[in-house]
Amino acid sequence: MKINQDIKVAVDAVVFGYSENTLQVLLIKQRFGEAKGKWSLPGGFVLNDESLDQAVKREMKEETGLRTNFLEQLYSFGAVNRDNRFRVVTVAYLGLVNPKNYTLSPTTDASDAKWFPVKSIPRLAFDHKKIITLGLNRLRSKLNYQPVGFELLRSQFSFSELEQLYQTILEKSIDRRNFRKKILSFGLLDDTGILERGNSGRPAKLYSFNKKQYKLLEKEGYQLDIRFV
Amino acid sequence: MKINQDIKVAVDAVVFGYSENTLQVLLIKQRFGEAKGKWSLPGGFVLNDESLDQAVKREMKEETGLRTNFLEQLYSFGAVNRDNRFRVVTVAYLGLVNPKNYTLSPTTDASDAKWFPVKSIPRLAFDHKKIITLGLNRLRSKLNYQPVGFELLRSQFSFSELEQLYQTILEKSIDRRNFRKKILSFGLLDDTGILERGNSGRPAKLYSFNKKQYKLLEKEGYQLDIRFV
DNA sequence: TCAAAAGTGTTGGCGCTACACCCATGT
DNA sequence: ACATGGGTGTAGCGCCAACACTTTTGA
Repeated sequence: MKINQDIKVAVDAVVFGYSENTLQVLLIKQRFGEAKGKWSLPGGFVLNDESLDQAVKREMKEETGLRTNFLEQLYSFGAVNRDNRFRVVTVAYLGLVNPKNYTLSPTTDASDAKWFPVKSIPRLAFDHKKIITLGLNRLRSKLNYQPVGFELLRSQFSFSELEQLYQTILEKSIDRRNFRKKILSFGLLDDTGILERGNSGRPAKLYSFNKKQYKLLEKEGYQLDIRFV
Repeated sequence: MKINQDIKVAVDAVVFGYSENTLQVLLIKQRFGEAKGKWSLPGGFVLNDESLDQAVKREMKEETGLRTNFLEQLYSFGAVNRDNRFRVVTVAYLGLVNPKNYTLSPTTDASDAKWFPVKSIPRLAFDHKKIITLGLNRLRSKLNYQPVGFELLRSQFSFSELEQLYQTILEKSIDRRNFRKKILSFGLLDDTGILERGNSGRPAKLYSFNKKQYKLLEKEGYQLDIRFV
């Protein structure tokens, strides 16, 4: 049976990072191709002998120099005219990362790689804007049923930082007392006993995620069910 | 830029149906190719000028004769050795349908199409077993946060049928009184005023889904949060 | 001593679980 | 009249939203 199909398979990654109280997306500037000079999501064509997962990781590494711990499939896009050179089906991934853990170092196809606040994303190549929107929605939902902070925060963090993270992503205000109670009730956090001095105001206790419980809840899910004020 | 990629793109559909108090999956028997004579999911290669969504619908129609109202993307599978003729990336879909609304009529590539209880699925081609498992998990989760019954039940149904549906899919027992209260509290059902006579026992009131509320809740989601007995 | 941010407790009400008996029909 | 399945009510309890002041530090 001869299959006369002429479709290319690509992967793209929507990688969110959180720094300076802002949610950011990682974009690269295309060095080649139709979208040359335009900003777009990191990603590229899948090689014949690598899986989809391997392909995203490789492309991320090549184009931005970073490697995320959290990376899961988001959605596949296959409209006929996504790319007007030829037909491309892309499998989009969602990644989360703490930008401070990496220095961006674009190599191969990308002439530049940069974090952009989600509030000010430039015009993007292809349908990448749509992909980011979907990724953002997914991230927002995830906050409600899975622990997510681990990938976005530094390894030790104050409760205020966690709270800020949620408020920033969800664009809502949270009651500090109730939020704290809920999070603590999941046994997700370990008190490190360390106080962070140096800022103004009362020093904050630093917490870390309890890895075991985190993994468990990641698998089982929970209902955070935050009520906003 | 020349891309030396040799990967085919396919779509596959995990279609669940519910009849005789049993959850069923739709399978076809391959007429051609490596998997000839084996049972597998309906699906096939995407044409150059059709979107992924169009492709699944077309393949379903061709191979089984049916058309589902509910059909959403499930996951994409791209392991290197899924198919040992050549590399195939498949975008899997999840479909729901009431088997009684359709007569199966395989045409083109399929020599047969048949419903199988999920409890007794034969050996399948490729990684299709894995895809079904994922689909089943997704269906189970969906029951908890989205109205789903509409596609699986006849247009008018008794409360017991709805309850049975949930119990069958989740493989759990539910308290009838509390279940009824929860479902009713969403305003999802309209009492048709019709009683179904003819069976033994007291006749059952028939309900239908309130389409407007159904659509709304499908979009917004809810927390059903069933407690089992 | 003031400004800034972190930390903390209680109450009232609502919602949910748990639970078992009566009802309408066919035979 | 009995078998079969359908339909219904409530009380008590646990949980959670709502809510504002105190503590610790640096300057």
